[in-house]
Amino acid sequence: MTPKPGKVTQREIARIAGVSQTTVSMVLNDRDGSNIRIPDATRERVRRAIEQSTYVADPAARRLAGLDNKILGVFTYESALTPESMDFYGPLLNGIERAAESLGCDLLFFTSSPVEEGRRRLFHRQTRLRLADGCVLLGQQMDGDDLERLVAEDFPFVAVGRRDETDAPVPYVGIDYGALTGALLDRAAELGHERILYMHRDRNSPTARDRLAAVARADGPDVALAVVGDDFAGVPGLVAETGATAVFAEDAFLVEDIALALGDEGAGLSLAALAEVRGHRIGGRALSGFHTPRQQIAAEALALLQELISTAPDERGGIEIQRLLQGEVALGDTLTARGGAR
Amino acid sequence: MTPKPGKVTQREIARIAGVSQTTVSMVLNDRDGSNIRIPDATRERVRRAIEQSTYVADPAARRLAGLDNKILGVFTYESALTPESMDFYGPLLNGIERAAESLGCDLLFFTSSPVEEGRRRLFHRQTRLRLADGCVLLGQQMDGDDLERLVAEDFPFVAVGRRDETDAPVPYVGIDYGALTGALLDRAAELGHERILYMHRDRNSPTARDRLAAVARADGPDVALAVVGDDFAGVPGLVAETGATAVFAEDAFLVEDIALALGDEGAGLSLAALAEVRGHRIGGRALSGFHTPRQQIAAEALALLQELISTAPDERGGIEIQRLLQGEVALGDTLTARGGAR
DNA sequence: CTGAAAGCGCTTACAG
DNA sequence: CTGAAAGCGCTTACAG
Repeated sequence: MTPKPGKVTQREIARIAGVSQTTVSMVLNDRDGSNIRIPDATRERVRRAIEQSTYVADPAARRLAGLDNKILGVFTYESALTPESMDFYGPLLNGIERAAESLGCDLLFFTSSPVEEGRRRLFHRQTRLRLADGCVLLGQQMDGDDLERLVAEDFPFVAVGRRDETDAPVPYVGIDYGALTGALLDRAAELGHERILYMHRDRNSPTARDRLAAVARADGPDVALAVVGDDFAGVPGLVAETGATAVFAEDAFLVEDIALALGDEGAGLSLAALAEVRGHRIGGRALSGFHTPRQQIAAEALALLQELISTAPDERGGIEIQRLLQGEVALGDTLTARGGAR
Repeated sequence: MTPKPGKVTQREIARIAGVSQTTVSMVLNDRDGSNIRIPDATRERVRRAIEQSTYVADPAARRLAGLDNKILGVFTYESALTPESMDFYGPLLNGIERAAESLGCDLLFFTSSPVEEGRRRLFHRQTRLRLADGCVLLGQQMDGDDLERLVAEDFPFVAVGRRDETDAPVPYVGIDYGALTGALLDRAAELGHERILYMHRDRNSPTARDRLAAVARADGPDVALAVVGDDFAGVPGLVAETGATAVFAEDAFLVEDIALALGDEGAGLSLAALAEVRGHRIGGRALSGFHTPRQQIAAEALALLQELISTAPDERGGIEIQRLLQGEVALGDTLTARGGAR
């Protein structure tokens, strides 16, 4: 007469072991302080009862009673697991999975969040956000209101990528794109480039602004800016007009499109992406750009998140919540000395 | 005097709206049956109070009170998000994410499960399994005890891939590798191959057995079997010995290794994988093998899981819980008519 | 050393 | 039509 398959509770264990349910809880959680002292004999009895049953603590009840859940939320502003998004999210997710493994945490992906204007909404009527002890946010652009609210509610979270869309200080772990951009410009200058064309998508994200700001304060080469959309027909003209000997673009895909649009006219022109270039080649040559430590970002983000989770809101002041990691310039083969065919 | 940031409860809403907490719950859940009839005015008052607050239902409490959580578990016997595993898991995870999105469910990845003997354990002291309404299991090999226990506990779950390691009937959605193998052998026969070498890893998984069984009952060509490990030095000898004009292997990676080991001696030899071959090429030619509908498997698995979740255990009898989907033979370029160079 | 009690935030019979 | 009460399974003061 099994009471109900698959639903053993502490009360049941207590009955078997002949103790109170409280004691079972104490044993399970290794509570062993000044005023609670459970003799090994009792402890052992409870342990055996648990082992012989299929007892597992109900995580919902634990959570309700105020304990950590060992569940970390993962919120992505776009679908994370599509083949296209894996290029960007893949290394991050991999790093997150590994970090979660070693922290003993499960990962809750908020795939249910309703999509509005092409992006998911974090807060909605049925959000399971609170089931997680904390949350990692991923995405090129984030919603400032979401971030404000998370801060206001003292909910532990960490954004991946630098954030500046709020007044409130948002915890983040990101890459120092400004520094990388500066370094790449210096390199271009060394190679003799005096006029560079920077093509970007005019996106309103902090990292996009970081690149633009770094480009704007370049003291070596003269950098012309151009916004591109989906049409690359005007690219050759732009290059000619500006007299650029090198074209930089916001990301590797953009460089690929630009190279395609340039065709033979691109021969002799240097190319580089102000972003991760791993695995990208242009006409057989390794694209110049950056190497960004994305696995490390993920690990660092989860470490920070854990810190926030295990610290009371009013004591988080001591934690350095905004962290920029340094990437490195990937020289590649497409940024070469000025003086090619054109 | 905000009571505590980020923790608005139904009681709070009730106070504001001047109703009982029960009524708030009723409104939230649209309970509107024979004996409960809440006037629109009241309903509206509650709605407004909710909208003006930042109320979100505590999922832990809902769950404890017996409601569905809209959380689906995802358990993988190996790490799912590594670059290497993405080849296999990627399309499945993508399909799962999409299905979860359209079902309005969140996804709980059990990354915390302790690893024993290279594989994760589903059941452990702190498993958050029960937080999910149901669970999808992924992995080439699964633990029979895990499956038995899930069945015994009436926990809704679906395995991806055919299962046969238990007496109890395990719900699964898989590919009919037996049929595919038969079809590929027929094709080989049509192309004049009379002696085929099938190289496999001697894995003890249902799909591995399905392939072997189909190979064994081939009535056309004569198929020799060989187990390979990490050493492929003996491959050329084996081919010569058996007089095979075609070599089949368990998966695309294995074919690649074999092709490498054969080198020039492989010229004229037909090659095929008894598995998904998308994206695999051998010496520039598209590898022959199968196309398996992995996105569809994921969708079907989640649909079945939803069915199980929303059906009481004693009424699940009517559900067809074991589903094999048909893939298709990918002709490719490496399975050609007999009579090449050798 | 150990148990009875209150409480976490919700849902759902059960009374008005 | 609406509220007071019990209960989901757990944890943690608080009494013995």
